[in-house]
Amino acid sequence: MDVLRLADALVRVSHMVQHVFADVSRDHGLTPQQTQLLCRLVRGPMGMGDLGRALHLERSSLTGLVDRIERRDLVLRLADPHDRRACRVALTEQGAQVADAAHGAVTGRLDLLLDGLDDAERERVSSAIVLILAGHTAATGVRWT
Amino acid sequence: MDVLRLADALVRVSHMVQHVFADVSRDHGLTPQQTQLLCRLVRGPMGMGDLGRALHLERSSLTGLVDRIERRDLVLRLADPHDRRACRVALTEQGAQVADAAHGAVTGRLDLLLDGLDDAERERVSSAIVLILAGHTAATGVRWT
DNA sequence: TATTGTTATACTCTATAACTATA
DNA sequence: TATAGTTATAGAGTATAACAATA
Repeated sequence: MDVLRLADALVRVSHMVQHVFADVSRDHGLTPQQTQLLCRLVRGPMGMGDLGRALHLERSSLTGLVDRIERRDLVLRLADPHDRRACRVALTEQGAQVADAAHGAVTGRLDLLLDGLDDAERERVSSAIVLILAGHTAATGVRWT
Repeated sequence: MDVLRLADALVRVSHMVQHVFADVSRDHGLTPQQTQLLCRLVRGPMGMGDLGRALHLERSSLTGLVDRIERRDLVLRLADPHDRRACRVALTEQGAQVADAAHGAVTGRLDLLLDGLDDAERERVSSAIVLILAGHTAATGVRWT
């Protein structure tokens, strides 16, 4: 039971994080997909293409997702000055607040589960995960930052 | 960039695992939710209540999920001998094969990303994750095994 | 009365294919 | 011709509320 292949451990912790994510999203009146979208935009506006790659969605799926959340005034589509076909999706002020609150709630809940780890251990696990994510970026081109 | 709160690292690795999970599911003609359902049943049949708690789903949502995958002969509902209201969901032989193949593909792909970690490091990270999951189980009662 | 599971309904999420407008 | 994004459509996933049957 304590002997667990790392790949299996990653799958299980991922499902657990999904559950936390779903609970927090619901608390904030969002679907998990909407929360993910908002959190991706915290760093700044993104085009639909990049956003779709980041969220692993077909463009048409993303159109609908953005439509629904734009109707709620959490994001808006800006014209791209360099390409009149394209648009850039940006958080509204309210969207930024919601994104920040949801992100804080997720990490807050996860922190509660990290009681059993000391600082050195956290740093070690965190570093290992950064390595794993770097491998994924190298393989797929999708950045996790 | 290398300094990342562990909670954030967990969220990011979780999204990465979801993408792998989605790709593998598609390769096997399944949705991610169906794959998760099948993999949960590998240990043996489960009642709808337990299954719903494990997958974090309302009972009515689970009814539909099981309906659709039962139509494809990957699971079936068995009568519960001790409670005539209840049923137990079990993998068919074909369902067990699909579950096994999908699980192997997911862990196989993840293993490719773990090249940069030596055995000791893997063991350390795996143990830390087991601790985290144990905390989640203590808080919610949902087992991850 | 409480619990197990289903049904009815209304959304959201997602992909495929066809389309428009711009590059 | 190729690319960015949308529309149309169909199916899957999800929750809430109301229900049936059994405990």
